[in-house]
Amino acid sequence: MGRWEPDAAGRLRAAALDLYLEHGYEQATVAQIAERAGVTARTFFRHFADKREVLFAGSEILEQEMAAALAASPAGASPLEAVAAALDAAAVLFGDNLAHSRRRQAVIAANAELRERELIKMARLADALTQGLRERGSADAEARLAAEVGIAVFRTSYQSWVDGPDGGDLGGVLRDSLAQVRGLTER
Amino acid sequence: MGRWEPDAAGRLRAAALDLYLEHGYEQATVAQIAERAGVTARTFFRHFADKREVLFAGSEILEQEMAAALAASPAGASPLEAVAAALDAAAVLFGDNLAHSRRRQAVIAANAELRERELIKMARLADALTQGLRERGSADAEARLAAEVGIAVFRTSYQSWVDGPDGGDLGGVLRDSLAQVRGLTER
DNA sequence: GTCTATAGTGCGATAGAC
DNA sequence: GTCTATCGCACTATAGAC
Repeated sequence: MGRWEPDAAGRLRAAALDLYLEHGYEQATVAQIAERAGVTARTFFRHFADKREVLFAGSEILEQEMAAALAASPAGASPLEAVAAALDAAAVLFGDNLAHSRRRQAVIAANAELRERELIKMARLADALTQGLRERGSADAEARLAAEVGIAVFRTSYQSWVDGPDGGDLGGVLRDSLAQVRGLTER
Repeated sequence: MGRWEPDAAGRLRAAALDLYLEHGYEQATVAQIAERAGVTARTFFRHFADKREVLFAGSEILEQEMAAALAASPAGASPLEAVAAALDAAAVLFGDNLAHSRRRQAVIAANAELRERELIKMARLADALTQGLRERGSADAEARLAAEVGIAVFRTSYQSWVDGPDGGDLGGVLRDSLAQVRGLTER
């Protein structure tokens, strides 16, 4: 064991989420978060660019995993099938942590600044999927459309999952929503 | 004729767009915009909450028109058909002003702050459509999904239209994209 | 650290239209 | 007289230059 407890970033994420829920995002201070995590405020800023970022640290991984799953989908798969593979990867990534996702969404929903950050993150994700689809051979407009539809499905499914009952399965909700898009267009 | 030239807000919008294009959004000052429009900076802020908002003043009207078209769609229409009616209304609203839309998008694309504002406006629009679909009887998740898919179509179509050749028809691009969503799901 | 430019706010005054 | 759009000025806050 080292000189410090390991996983300072993880402890900071947990402490931040707790304090944002307890006192509200605006009220909680970085000093409080750092203290609860057993580090100094300086360490907080070595791990996260700002107070908001501590809630969005997983989003680069999500983006990478989804892009990788998209790239790994069979060459014969349609754009939307490739997007479906990316959504499955998202479900694997944090589909087993409903309680945590609920807490996180509660904090984000309560604050305009955080909602904006969430929108930016989603836009980035859409850009990454668009790029990935182009690299698999989709035309520009088709890639953009399939990616944006995929994000639409992700957004609504994630919301439904978080709002839904305990034990809900994110992967299942995602697949149902994707099927529902087909239903929407077929009526 | 009154004491002042009429339509100060319109002149401010035009002046702002010109100056944001000429000097960049950051560099252009409110004082310059106001001067070009023949008013004072104080008057700028009576019409627009901040420097960004002058580019987004039409979005409330867009939201209202789309919501109205959605509400006016036949009771027998499917959610996506109602969304299609809302998209048609959007095309009517600013589909005849490609040159202006191009200038506006060029400014927005060049600045992160403005891109964020655009995301927020789109999210609001999605909320308004979701609400409208619920009022016509859609279940919560279905309304959200149809609205988000509609916004995905709007986003991509608007981009294609702005990037496309002179004389492009926004309404046509929107209808094509909506049909393309069907194509995506049917493969 | 100081200085300057800018964003953005608050409020009273003014010149008309009604 | 009221209402509306504007001006004018004093103000705070902040970011950047120096």
